[in-house]
Amino acid sequence: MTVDRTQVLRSAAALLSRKSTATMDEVARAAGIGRATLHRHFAGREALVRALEEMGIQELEAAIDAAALDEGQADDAVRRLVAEVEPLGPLLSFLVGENQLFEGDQQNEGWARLDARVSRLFRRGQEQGVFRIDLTPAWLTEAFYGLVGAGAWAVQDGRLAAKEFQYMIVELLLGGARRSVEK
Amino acid sequence: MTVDRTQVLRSAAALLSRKSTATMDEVARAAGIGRATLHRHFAGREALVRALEEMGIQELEAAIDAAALDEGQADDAVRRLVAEVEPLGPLLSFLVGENQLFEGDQQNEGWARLDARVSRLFRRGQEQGVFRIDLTPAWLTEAFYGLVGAGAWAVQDGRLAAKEFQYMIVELLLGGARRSVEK
DNA sequence: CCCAAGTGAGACACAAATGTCTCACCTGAT
DNA sequence: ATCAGGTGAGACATTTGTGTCTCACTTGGG
Repeated sequence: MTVDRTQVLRSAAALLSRKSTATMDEVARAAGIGRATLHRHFAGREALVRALEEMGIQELEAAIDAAALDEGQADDAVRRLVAEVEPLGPLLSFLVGENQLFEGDQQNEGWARLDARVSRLFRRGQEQGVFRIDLTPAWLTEAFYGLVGAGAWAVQDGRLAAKEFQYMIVELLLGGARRSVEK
Repeated sequence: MTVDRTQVLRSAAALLSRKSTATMDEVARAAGIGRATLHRHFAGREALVRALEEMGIQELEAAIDAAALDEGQADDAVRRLVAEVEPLGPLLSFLVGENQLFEGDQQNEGWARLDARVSRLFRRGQEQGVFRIDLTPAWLTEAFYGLVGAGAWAVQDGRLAAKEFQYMIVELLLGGARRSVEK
């Protein structure tokens, strides 16, 4: 009976990531609830987006925690991170796309902290000699988000099997397309 | 005096890729023209987006032609493709993000053709033994778009120098982050 | 069985964006 | 200098989305 707030947010993210101009009514329909009910839980579109950001930050934070980025080989940590991040795919692909000038200091701070943690992982990998040093940690972080977003979309549109998500992303991110041998 | 249609479309793409809910008025301001003038050139928001898609398809087609994907080593062709595609970054990052259910058969067909050409390049690379065969051409194509989008975005926000765009994308796409040695 | 909480559907007023029009202005060509 | 084409600014009606409210219905607990 009672609406599952999290489930509403997830379906909203899935819809908005593909059609960011979707109406509140469309968001409600996509969640299988009425517009009035959607409004009871989120004061307006802005509040909805805020809630999505908040949830995204929290869940990504949790995923990063679970991945234990500071432990073991950096590449193994990346594998764990991608695995943990998979369920957040649609949400993250929406949030990265919705960069709209972060005026909110609060959210901005949250993202900065997450970026720093991911970035630190790549830097650690470089210091360990596991990752190349000609690709900056900042860029690897961007690329990580980009690939996760691309993967989430591809899964959503049926162009990629969900169970391949992790493998495809990790392998491309770590090893690249080239078959090779040596560099 | 006369408005440069292409320049308007480019600035619109740059704005809309970051704030997809931007008003027609905001789009006009971003292009440095009046709302009425914007309206004289594009009947409405839908027409504007259509025009963006059309331009994106045409320019990507041209970029693919210029890159001569069928010639030489597949990895060199990828390098050429990324180089040609660089100026289209913001436009492409908008278009991939605005996946909104392609009802238009016309546009859909255009994208399918482009996807096929890029995909064919990756398949050729696999057949040449240059690319890994465990990453599907379809996924490599998705990843290509994703990385170009991420790169365009990072450049736009000043997190990546424009002159590094090509190198960072190509190197990650082809070689991956791992420092490596052998696989 | 009854009640309370939560919900969907719809009505409604309000706010915002859109599409159209007019008019004064500027600019480049004649 | 004049003129025609194109433009920016603003006014305006229309459309669209938003936010609020009511009411009947369903569901789960007492």
